Amino acid sequence: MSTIALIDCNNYYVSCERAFDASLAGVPVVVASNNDGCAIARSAEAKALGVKMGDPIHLIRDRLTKHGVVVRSSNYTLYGDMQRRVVAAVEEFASEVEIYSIDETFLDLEPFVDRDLVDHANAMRDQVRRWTTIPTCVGIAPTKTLAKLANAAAKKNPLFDGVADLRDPRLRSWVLDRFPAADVWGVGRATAAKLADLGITTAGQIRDMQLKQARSVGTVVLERLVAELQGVAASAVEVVEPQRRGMAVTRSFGMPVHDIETLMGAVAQYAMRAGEKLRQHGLVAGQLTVFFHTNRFKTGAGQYQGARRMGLHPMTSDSLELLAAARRGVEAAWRDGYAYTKAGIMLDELVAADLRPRTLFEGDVGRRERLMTALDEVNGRFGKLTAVPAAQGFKRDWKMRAENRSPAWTTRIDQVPLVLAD
DNA sequence: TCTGGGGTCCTAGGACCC
DNA sequence: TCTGGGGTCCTAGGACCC
Repeated sequence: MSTIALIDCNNYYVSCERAFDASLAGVPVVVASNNDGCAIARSAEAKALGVKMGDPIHLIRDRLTKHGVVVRSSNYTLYGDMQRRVVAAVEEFASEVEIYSIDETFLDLEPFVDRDLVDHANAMRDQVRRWTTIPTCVGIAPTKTLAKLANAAAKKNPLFDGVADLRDPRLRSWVLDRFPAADVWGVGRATAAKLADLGITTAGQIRDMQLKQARSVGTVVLERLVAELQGVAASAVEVVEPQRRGMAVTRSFGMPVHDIETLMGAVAQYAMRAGEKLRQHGLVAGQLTVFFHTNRFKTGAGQYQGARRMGLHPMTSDSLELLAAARRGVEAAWRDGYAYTKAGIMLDELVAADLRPRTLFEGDVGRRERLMTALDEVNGRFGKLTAVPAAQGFKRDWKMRAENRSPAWTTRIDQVPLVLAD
């Protein structure tokens, strides 16, 4: 039986904002999604005020103002950089480390089982705090699903004081019997409803399902979930990143777009960014999808979704090739007379660039590769959007809102916070 | 005026083949 | 009454995650 821990940062985006801004301590803070649309992270104080995950900011604006809630635009550069530091702080406490999401890491604790693992986990949390200021919780259990559940218990139940070790079967059962089925990792709305119809409302009841029944109610996914709750691992801590299957750059607009030129400008920028992302990961794509659509929340308004899938032959990470394909797609799918609010580029059939199938007549790819390298260097050194194709346009009215974005405290030397000594 | 952006995995069903 | 019986491959869409 293995020993797996999940360490999860509390209110991660808010904690990152607080790391460099003392004025946010103790006050309610909300971090908004891109375009300042929804609440996607809330401090404990904001949660206490009833701000829910995904609440549209513009619908709760009055309440936020009334209670003095600070709203920050999301700053993914900061959160990504802080994650590196969290992972670095955690590494010496585990034999294997799997970065699961921007604020969660699975750890293999098998070599440490002779120690008191609660002490071990607390030492790890202290180190993360010292290195990053970020508070965390830890769940320990024999499988990933149980470690996730243990982590949630550590967060919710003050009894655990931030670390829940559920290796003991009796304690584990006690927690599972009180844990809502709908909150189990892998149980979403649809599955929760099906389970409820069968009278299954706790994690303990899911654990007690027959595997065959689980499979017929859900799919092989639910069957594996039941096994994991029974303590039988269906997935291990994986250090190596799996090969990426797809990649996307999509954004809502700050204001509706009505004409094709403006839309092309936005799509051009997304295509350039998509190429940059491919090159950063050393990949090429075989297929590009471009899409754009109207505001689906707006009833009564004309709705249209345009999309085109384009093959990329040869497979490429060349931004200008992506741009050309995307433009053809937009031209083919365009309809006049609608107010478009979002567009995006998706890339599929990703392959490592050095394994890319060669084609005849692909010409002097070396020259274009050097151009792309130069482009990445310029934009890396002087800031994004320093060198852009003219197609991207210079008036960017559509660009998303981010009215309260924190500075690049950790990734731009000119924005590093200063500590002034008396 | 105003509701995010990115991923993964699984299954059903159609197209096509012999 | 009853109208073959497999395969494979691909895609769309659902469900879930953070």
